[in-house]
Amino acid sequence: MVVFRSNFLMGSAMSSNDNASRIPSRSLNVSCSDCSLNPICLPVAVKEQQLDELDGIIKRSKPLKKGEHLFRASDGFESIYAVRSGTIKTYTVSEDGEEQVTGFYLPGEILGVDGISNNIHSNSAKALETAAVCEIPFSRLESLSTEIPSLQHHFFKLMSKEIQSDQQLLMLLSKKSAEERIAALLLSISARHALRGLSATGFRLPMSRNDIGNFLGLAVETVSRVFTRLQKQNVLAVDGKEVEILDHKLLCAISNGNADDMVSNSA
Amino acid sequence: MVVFRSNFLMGSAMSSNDNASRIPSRSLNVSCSDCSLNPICLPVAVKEQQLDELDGIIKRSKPLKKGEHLFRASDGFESIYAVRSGTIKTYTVSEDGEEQVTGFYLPGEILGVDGISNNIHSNSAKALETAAVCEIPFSRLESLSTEIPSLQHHFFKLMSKEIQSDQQLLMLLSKKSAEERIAALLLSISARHALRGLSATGFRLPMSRNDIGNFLGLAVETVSRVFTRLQKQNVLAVDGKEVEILDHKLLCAISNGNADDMVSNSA
DNA sequence: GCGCTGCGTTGACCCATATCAAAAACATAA
DNA sequence: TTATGTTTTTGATATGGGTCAACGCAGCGC
Repeated sequence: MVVFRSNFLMGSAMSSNDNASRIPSRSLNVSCSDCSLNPICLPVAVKEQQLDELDGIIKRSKPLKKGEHLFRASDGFESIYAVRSGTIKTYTVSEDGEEQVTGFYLPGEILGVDGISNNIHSNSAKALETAAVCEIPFSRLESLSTEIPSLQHHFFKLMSKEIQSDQQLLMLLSKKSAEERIAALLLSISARHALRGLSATGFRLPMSRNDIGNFLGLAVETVSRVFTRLQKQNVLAVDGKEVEILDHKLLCAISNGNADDMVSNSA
Repeated sequence: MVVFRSNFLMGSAMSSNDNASRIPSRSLNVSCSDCSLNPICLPVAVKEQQLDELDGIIKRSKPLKKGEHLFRASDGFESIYAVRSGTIKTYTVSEDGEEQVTGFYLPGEILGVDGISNNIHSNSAKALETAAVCEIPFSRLESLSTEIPSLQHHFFKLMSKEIQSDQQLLMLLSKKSAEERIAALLLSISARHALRGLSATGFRLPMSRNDIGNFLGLAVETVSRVFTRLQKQNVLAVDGKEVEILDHKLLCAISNGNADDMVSNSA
């Protein structure tokens, strides 16, 4: 049995025990020190007394409405973003117009680093629901990083993590069955919820079946069929976007391709 | 018609117009300033007078023989590596033991950044042929980066590029046919050869059909069949690992899924 | 209320690619 | 050189998941 790494399959994740939704009242909160996400977001990388410097370069903008873009592929790259609330999906578009969802970003996760290499975003980023983000101008972050080595280190780690999770996804896409892919995605989301102190067993999927299918390289119909199959096996209870994991152990087994365990859910 | 980005599909690439094979005599050359790869390797990021500092932390070790590992997944992470000659493949192994090739690294390209996030390599790296590398202890590189902002910037770019190419590969694996995948890989290798001042049309594939299939999410048999099909269409001439691209334009069309162009190779 | 629109589900059918099997080509060693 | 193992190719067959089509259902504007 395998426990998933924090951000398996994902954009960049850090660890949390709170969620922005607990402070819905002030949508434009004033500083990192106030932010309930600070134990998992950039502030983890800097000492108390340096927090102000980091704080000083961060812009907190108005929330995005569902469907709005944070940036688009081919936009100039200026900033990276930390999700404060809601969920953002990123995707690329190939020459022939096909979309590929590359990640789903939950509160506390950082997106936008794809643009660093040639100063142009290669992904688009779109809000799956009302979402708030903190904008961090990259050039200022870079200069701050030369002053604060731990911040530099944190960034290297962050990007390395992004690479790892893309590679996990590669494995999924090239080697795993539809069931395995979906099981893995659900476990990833579950684990990331747990990190934020939210329920690991019951949650709402912020993305459509279409997005799930696209991300996992499956047709919508297949996604749908797998969900119903997993329900019949009593692994999940699904009601629209609402999901409850009934048999976590079995779900792990399925995601690892241990079809054996699927009959006798012992162990 | 689309021209591929430098390191499309790949590990980390930089630009070159020379190749280590031109200096086969001194296998353990002494400094970056001497190295024929310096216009594409790390030295691009530092000024002349700072080159010594970079040079000072780089270890040049004995060549790897074909099949030898540079590092293995779960090894502690100490260093990143620049390929000096030969080709290195990286791969991960899933819980259930399946291998997934994650990249092929040519001279001038940097590998090993996967280990940064948790100080443990998540990939293994193995020489596909006799290969030489420069080892760069990461912690020393990090401190040097705080002193040389352009080096820090270079590294951010490098990792961002790695993310981009993993994402290109994601698109390939989840959306493209066997033909498209193989066409894309060949074009990637061709472009990277060109960057090094080598022939873009004729080259030797350093990896086995198995590695190609694994990397692209295809069965070996499929890889083989596609090669023969492309030969019959006079797009390629293949002789074992030796490949010649006969119709670059058509190959581009195929890789973009423009089946139209496959009949009339006009345009 | 009604119809419209978009998303999700289900069924029937089909195809690209996997899998299995065997031969052929090539490499390595004695 | 022959013997032995490995890689590649080719053919025959099977299958997972894609595609197409139809329907259900929820939300929304009128």
